[in-house]
Amino acid sequence: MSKRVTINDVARTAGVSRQTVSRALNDKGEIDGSTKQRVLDAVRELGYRPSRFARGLVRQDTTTIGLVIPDLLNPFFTEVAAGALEAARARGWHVIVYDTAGSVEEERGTIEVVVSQVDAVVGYFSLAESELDAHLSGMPAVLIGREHRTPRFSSIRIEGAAGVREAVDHLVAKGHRRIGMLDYEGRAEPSIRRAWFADAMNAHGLAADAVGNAVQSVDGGAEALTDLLAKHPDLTAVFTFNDIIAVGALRAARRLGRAVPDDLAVVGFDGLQLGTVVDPALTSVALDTRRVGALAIEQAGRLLAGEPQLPSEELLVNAVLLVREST
Amino acid sequence: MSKRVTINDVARTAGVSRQTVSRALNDKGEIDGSTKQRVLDAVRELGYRPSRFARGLVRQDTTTIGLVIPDLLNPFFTEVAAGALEAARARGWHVIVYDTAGSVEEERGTIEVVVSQVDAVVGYFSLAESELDAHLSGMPAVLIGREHRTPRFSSIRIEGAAGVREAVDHLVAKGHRRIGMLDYEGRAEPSIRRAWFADAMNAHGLAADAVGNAVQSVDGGAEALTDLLAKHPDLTAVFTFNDIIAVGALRAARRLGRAVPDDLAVVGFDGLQLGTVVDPALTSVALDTRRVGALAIEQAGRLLAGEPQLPSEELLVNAVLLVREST
DNA sequence: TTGAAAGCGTTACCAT
DNA sequence: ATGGTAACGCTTTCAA
Repeated sequence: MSKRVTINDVARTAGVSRQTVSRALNDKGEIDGSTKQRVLDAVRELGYRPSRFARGLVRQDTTTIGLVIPDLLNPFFTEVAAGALEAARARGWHVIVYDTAGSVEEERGTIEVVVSQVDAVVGYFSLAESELDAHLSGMPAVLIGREHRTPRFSSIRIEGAAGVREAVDHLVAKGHRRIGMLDYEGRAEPSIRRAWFADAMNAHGLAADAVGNAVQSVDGGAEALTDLLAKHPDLTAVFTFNDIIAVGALRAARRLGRAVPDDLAVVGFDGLQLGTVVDPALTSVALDTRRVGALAIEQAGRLLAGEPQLPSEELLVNAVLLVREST
Repeated sequence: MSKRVTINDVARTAGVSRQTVSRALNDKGEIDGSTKQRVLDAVRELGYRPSRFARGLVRQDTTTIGLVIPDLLNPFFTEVAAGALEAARARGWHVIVYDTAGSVEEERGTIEVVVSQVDAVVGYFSLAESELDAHLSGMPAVLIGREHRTPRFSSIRIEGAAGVREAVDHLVAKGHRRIGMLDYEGRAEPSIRRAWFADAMNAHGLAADAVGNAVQSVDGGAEALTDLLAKHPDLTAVFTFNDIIAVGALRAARRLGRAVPDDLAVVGFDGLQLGTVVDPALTSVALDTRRVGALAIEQAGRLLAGEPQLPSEELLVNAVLLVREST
């Protein structure tokens, strides 16, 4: 392993002082054209690259954000990540991506490591705020898709009540009365999305009694719909926890000989691009996923700068009904 | 913007020297239990986090890799990225992700910035090696999916000739004789995949004369298949440049009333998970995308360490036929 | 077990 | 236009 080329080496071969090298490299004025060229030649010749550490130490201006997501292969998180990357790039910031593989253990390890590598964290965490706080050592943190309890944290919330209401209205207007739901079975309690669904149904005097659980995958969705339909053959529509599950439901419906949307309408949640790939394209209660990522970055920036935080109502991403072909 | 809490502040409040703080934080032995506790308390109280720059400057051990991809929303790149992240994590390295949005301009900007932020780059580049070299200042770089000409670079190659041959064999065995292809129209020349296809066809004494071009999107694939079928209604099978285009072809086939696989067989390339989401699931000449990412990281590591590079034949990822339902 | 001093590679500031 | 000196915040000797 060859020794690092430093600014001193460049200075020596160019026959100038290191300050001059610095000037040449950073386009500070006050430098003779020929001197500059000589320095640049030496730089190229030696293959010199400034140490980001030394540079970061003296000019406190490089910002790096840690983006923590459970699974980069899940298109939902990918879309959010894309939004975050874009927003960060616009500010000239860097994003280190950490994939926790949906494991609490990996999440712990990530938190441990992230503290010493970035200026702020943003992302999806499953740990309790107390534990996060203990390991984050005061680092600015923005939780996505989850309410924060301690003022120490900040969060981007997803508001879907109105969107789900829209979806149910839409289904009812199409004549559906028996509408089921495929919830996410990962957590112990029913999801908030299920509550939104129940409220919307009740508003129409309809019962939200046909609810199944699905694991977070296409196969999970397919399986869950098959079960649900076996128990409730009279359903003419289903609302699902998210688009991944909905895509599975679409497949199961086809296997069961139920034409979508005629024999069974399907509504997802998230509004992923994935929904446009399937046939029929998926109607969904859509989130601006890009905005979710962008907001998280924006908020992290304010935290970092000590600026006033965005007002609570701006930290909210509203889901709206996106009608495509499955209803 | 409050001033940074430094190790000196901690030392002062804990009533020790900063070396002792360093010891307490880095679990170096030779420190009294109570002293350590006192330091840790001070750290928590002040919310102290060591500067990664200062630390990186003295211990030269944090490695950060830049991952450059054209589009994080394209599942192919996402899968490669996931593989790279996983491999990097296994080594305790960090990955900064740069999305160049498929634009040469953004790519230039990225290169410019990446030099001063990471220890090595890995990814998909469209710039010429000469230009890359000029801006990379000797930084180790691994090109993915593209052959390198200059020994200064390293590359992970995709070998699909055998896989495509398998695919055509498979189709022929199923009785297909008129097989078309949907190539990628982004570049000026026909793709190498098209050459693989032509070779495989010729080996069976078949003509590879029905070839259309598609832009890299689902819609693009749909449109292109429609056109191709209009020109060559006798085709009973199509091979596509990649899975994205194939998924579009699947949709177009359905719209045209061509049942897949009975009236039209479809074979993609890449073997993305996306292919399992559509119905029928896509047969594809599959790549181990995870391995592509992992190899790139591995190779970058060797370059960084000055170790002997992987032999050329290991820098190769072979595509193999993955038969699902669309054939 | 603890502390003092040196140095990591760079830029900012002040001379010249 | 160029160079000298002092930071930046931390860890690593080496002494005590």
